[in-house]
Amino acid sequence: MTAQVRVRFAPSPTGPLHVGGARTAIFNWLFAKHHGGRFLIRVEDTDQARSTRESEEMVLDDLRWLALLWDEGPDVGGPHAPYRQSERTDIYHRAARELIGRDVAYRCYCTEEELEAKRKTAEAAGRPPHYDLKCWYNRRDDDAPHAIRFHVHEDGDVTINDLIRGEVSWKKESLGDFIVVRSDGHPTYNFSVVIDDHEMEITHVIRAEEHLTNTHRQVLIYRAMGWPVPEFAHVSLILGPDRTKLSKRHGATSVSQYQEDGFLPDAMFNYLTLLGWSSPDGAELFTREEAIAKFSLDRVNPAPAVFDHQKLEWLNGQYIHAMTAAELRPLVAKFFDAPWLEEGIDVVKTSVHRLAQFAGALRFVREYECAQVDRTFGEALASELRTNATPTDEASFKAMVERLKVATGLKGKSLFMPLRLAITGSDHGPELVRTIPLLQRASEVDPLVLSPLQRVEQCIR
RNA sequence: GUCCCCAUCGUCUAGAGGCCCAGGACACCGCCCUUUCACGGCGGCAACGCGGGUUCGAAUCCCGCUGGGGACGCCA
Repeated sequence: MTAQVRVRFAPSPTGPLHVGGARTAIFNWLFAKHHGGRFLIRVEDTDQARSTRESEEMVLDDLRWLALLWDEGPDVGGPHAPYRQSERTDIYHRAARELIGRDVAYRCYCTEEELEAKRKTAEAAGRPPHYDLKCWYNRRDDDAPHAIRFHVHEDGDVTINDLIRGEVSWKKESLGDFIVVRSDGHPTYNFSVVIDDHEMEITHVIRAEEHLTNTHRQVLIYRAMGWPVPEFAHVSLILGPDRTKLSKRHGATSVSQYQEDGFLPDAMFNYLTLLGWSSPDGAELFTREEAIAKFSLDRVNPAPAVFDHQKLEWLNGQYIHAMTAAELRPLVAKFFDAPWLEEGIDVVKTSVHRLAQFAGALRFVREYECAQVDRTFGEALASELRTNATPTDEASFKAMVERLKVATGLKGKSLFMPLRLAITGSDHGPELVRTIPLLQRASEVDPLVLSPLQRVEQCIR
């Protein structure tokens, strides 16, 4: 019997959730769901200076928006609570003491200024900027301010079998002794991550590639503690159009920004899943259930991927077009609202890629500016609309067109264009057979909307 | 600089030695549908970074180069 899969997403609460982090969370979530395992959230807030509770809330909200719900986490608790590293200091201290007891870690009394100076001279001399081991050779144990360092014995190498990249190894001599507990008592990332992943029984560490070169330090800690090493899977980075790590200067990078721009969580989920992973059947549009069923780490591409905003828009459009106006209405209402919204959505939705674009696509309903229309035509149209009711369905629209043909002697484009111009003020837009009924009904429930007849009258005045 | 990762159309990718003079998707360009726009349909443009091997045969395996990225912190 194989152990239950347990994976975690471990954000550091220093700002809103980034799309790269979102994708890492998605891969973890998908992996857990596929294997019937558990997905947990652990907040890595050991950096007191940069972590805030507000950021944590933002990240959690973004995760909820994407419907990436967790089984264990800081808010819901779980068998390994607490799930916030700042609340787990005792655990790290206990582990650090154990390491010191085994003589693989030691107290380091060097000051930051001192270390900075050493780094500079080492660099100038062309030597690697490793710690000079001063406190290792002069081990002491007193209460003067100190950090705790892990000692790397310079022999052998470290090899992992990454689930995405295969075998990766490092020579131990390539790294120096590193800090495990800061002088302020807080653990560093490389330490807390190991302690927690072990304590929380994480079976697969799926995280961004930027952590790949940290892994050898972590493996050394696992070994020193005598703990089993979990499986690792390092997912490539998401790049901007200039092929450097995606960042603020490339535009929107936070999930919340995409939400504000009118992207749907399902579309976002679908797009991000596709960025670096491909479905075995080649499908590009899929539901979460389908993704869960087909997901596997061996189809994750090790090469970095450029974030393609246009494809995201296209995909979002696909999701919008597939939804009914009734489903869309509450979502669109957050950006733009009107009593006739649902019908309006139905009329223009194929021209929209983002929810926020509905406002622009429906602007013509409330805003009317008279275009150049032939006076004779305008009067014929006005009289038609006055004597017969304004069409409110396809049949009456067709009947109106027939009468207009007779009255004006026009047909085809030369009839439809002036008609469109007179009623919408624009030479393009959704089909008139839908637009005219929409305008008529909207004018009956919304004082801001002029009816087709009012428009024509205004135009020939 | 050192270490590590990566390398197929502009972009996301398929491809696990012959099925590939390389397939799909986005974007772009045509045509069709449409009495406008959009949607949709059809078609087109467009890639295996370079050099060596291995092999009867390489996009696929190996080596080197080049290029890109990441990490080298008492950040994560």
